[in-house]
Amino acid sequence: MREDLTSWMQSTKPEKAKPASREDATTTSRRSLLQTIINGSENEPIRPEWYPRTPRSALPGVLLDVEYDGEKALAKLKLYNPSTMKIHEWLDNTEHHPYCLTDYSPRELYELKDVVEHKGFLKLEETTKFILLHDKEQQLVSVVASDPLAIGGRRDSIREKLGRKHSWEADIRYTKCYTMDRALTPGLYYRVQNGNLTPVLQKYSSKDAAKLQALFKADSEASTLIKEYLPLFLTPAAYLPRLALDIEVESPFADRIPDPATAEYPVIAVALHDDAGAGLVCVLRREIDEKAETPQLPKGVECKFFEEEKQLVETVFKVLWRTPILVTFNGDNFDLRYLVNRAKKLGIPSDNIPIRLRPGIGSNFEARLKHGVHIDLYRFFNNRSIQIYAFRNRYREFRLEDISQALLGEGKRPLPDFISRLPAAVLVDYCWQDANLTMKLTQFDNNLVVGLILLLMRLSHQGMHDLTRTAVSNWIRSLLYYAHRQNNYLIPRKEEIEAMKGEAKTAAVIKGRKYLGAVVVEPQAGVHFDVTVVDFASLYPSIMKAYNISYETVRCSHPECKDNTVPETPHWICTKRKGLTSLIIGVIRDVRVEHFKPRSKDKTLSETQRSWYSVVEQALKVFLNASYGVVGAAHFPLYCAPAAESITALGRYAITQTIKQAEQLGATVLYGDTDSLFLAKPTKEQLRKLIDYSERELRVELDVEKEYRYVALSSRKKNYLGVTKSGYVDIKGLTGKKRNTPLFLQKAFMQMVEILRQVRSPSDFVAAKERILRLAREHLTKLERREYSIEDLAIRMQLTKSPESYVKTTPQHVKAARQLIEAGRDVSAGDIIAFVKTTDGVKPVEQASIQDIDVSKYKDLVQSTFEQVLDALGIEWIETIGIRRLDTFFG
DNA sequence: GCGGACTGCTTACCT
DNA sequence: ACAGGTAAGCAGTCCGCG
Repeated sequence: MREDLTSWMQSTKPEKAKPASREDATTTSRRSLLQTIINGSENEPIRPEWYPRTPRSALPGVLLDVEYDGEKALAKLKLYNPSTMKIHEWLDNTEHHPYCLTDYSPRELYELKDVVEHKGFLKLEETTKFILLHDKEQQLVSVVASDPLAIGGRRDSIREKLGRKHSWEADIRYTKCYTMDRALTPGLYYRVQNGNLTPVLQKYSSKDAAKLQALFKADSEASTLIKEYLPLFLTPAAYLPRLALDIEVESPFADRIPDPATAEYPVIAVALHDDAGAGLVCVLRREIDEKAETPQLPKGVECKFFEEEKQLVETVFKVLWRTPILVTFNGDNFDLRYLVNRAKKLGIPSDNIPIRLRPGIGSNFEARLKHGVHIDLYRFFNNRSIQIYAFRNRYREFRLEDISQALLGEGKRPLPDFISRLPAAVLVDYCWQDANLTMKLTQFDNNLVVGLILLLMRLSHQGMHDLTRTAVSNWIRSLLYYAHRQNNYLIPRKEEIEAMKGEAKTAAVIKGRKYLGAVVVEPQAGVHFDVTVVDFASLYPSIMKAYNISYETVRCSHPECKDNTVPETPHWICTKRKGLTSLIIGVIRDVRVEHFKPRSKDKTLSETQRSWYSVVEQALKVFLNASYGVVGAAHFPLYCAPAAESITALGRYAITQTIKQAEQLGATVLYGDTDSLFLAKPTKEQLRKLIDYSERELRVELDVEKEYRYVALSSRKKNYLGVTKSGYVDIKGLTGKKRNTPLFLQKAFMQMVEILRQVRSPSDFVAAKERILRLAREHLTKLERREYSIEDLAIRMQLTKSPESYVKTTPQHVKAARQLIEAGRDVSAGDIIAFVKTTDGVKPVEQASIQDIDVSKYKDLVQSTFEQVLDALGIEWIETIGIRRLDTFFG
């Protein structure tokens, strides 16, 4: 007899009568995915073979993912129809096969028995490609095979038989190859009609389209490109119903997370929560729940007790087989991995498990939903480009707690006890809370995260699974490869670019770096009132665009281009052909700067409109900011050091020329870094002339970025404090703001900042200085009296590698980490170690008491932190100390 | 045997 | 697995010194 989801949902119905216990219950009028899954399963067989089925309907769906079906040896697409809330799978029917290209002629190839008699070999096809590096066409042969492993990935693959020097495009994953050849754009709509896949163009704003096309009407190549990009930028993001999951596992150890590889301990709770506010928490009944209190959950969130763990897991799996988009926080390496391994232990056959695990890089795993798509938010938020450019570094650590606190302004309620000892009522709440926060991270700011993911998928032509798990270099590679294929350009091998273009020719300032970077102007230490900051809008992408920088255009093969030199380098740039990277980055730059960025701030537009412009603008920013970096990254497949150093050389040229011009105009430059200049009380006229000059002579756009009431420049570069005319304080580089500074000192520093924020005129400084000195003395006294808690004194430093691999030196946080290991704690790379300085070396906070503290070390820390600001204000630290000493002397 | 000058390592920041 | 430049603190080494 089969158990039916509906019947057990109904068995918990009475609890629904209870009033909502919490005000943050996110019940909306949106149709619940979870309810649909549960109700829909009524007439469906529970067995997983229910999926996949061929869609007969012509309903359009969002292309979420492109996969490879190993059994059928075909590309498989996952389309999501948001209104039916179902995934439709589609298998390729176009006879597309894996292939690679070679410069051997067909005749030569027939001599190569290893190739033509390879068991995966299918056929040869002659083709012509354009070679950007040589600026000419070339005849090539496409060697077609039955499966991807026949091309590459085995020792006897065709790629190896041809030899690396005679094969091209042989290490592109088949799913990517398929995506490019079919010109698929994940994130856009497709329909299956008569068994065939066709794109479905959605309506988008014709006004936006016209404006964007007008931007490039003078440039035919850019005009062609923008036409192709319009649907990517303008198609509104689909609303994607989704489900969040979190699990809790029993463990006999309070301070050790159960190992998902062995999955030794029972899964005691699983929370599922959808975007419409419906939730279900499955709990295992344990001994401690004898006199069970009923868990208090918000309206729409149900709770079901299970007597058997296996039943619990099977129930969750029933839901997961029908889940189109699953969201977890660290599901790849914990929740889903644990569930799979635990399920095997419980005797659930592999075919009934809706999750497929794949080993990733290092000891990492990737968890795919066999039928839907799984987003692991931990991995997405860990992406440095997302952290820095999309979220402007608002979160600096990667726990669910830190990220929710930073982005939602909401954290978890603290755990009253260790998981295994929690009564069901508390456990259920805790588990649900994590699922709820995970869901909320995809919902805030008008579903910003989902919008970003969809936009990034479209731009990079990658499916949701890979997009959310790979770094920006991978996205850019994918974008550029796609452009090569669309234009019939052969994708060069990395070694070909390096052999033709050579290495970097400039010397970096920092030992171990490859080439010279940006200019940082020596700051004029002191307080300066009425400072205007000007900066170049997207300097490096602008340079790539304006100066035609691309791997094929730098040091091109035409002798007549050699006069078009790059200052301070021996390089020259092509004058005959527009570079591909230059074209693409240029268009993306213009689209962002001229269209999406201004509209994202346009108060005459509705909030919904603005938020969409803002999503696009942020996605474009991510690509732009990394576009120069990848060119200079040795592991990037289109790496080109001469191109990268040409970009920085032209950047230095732009800023130094602008400084010269500013001085000629009679303006004083107080400071500058890479693409910005701090000007002392510039006149409107001076600014206008400077901006005109940059535009005219340097071909880069200079803008007024900020107006400070005053700036306190320390004598150190990359260290300053500025108060804008609107009273907002910018703090850059100062120790007080660093995340490894003890909390007490961060707080003290913020008090100082508050004093400085209120300064409006030079005369206000007299009183401010006095207040700051008093503040500093106050904290020194509190230190002496040991009035801070150990947590407030903790220095929190990241372990960037595993504790054993520090062999050259043993930094303090590593010493503390080793003490933790000694005490049986599990410590690994990426962890943040909290330690205090004691009179006897360092100690982890967990092991230290306030009496151990080395007060003088902390006083030094206070001194250096305050000094960074005080020296800008012209105050000697001795004054501070001196007065304190007099105080104690007389007092 | 010890302190100062120095270099190198590590982390966190800026653009 | 985007780049280079800067600051800070500490670890480790070398040198000089009746």
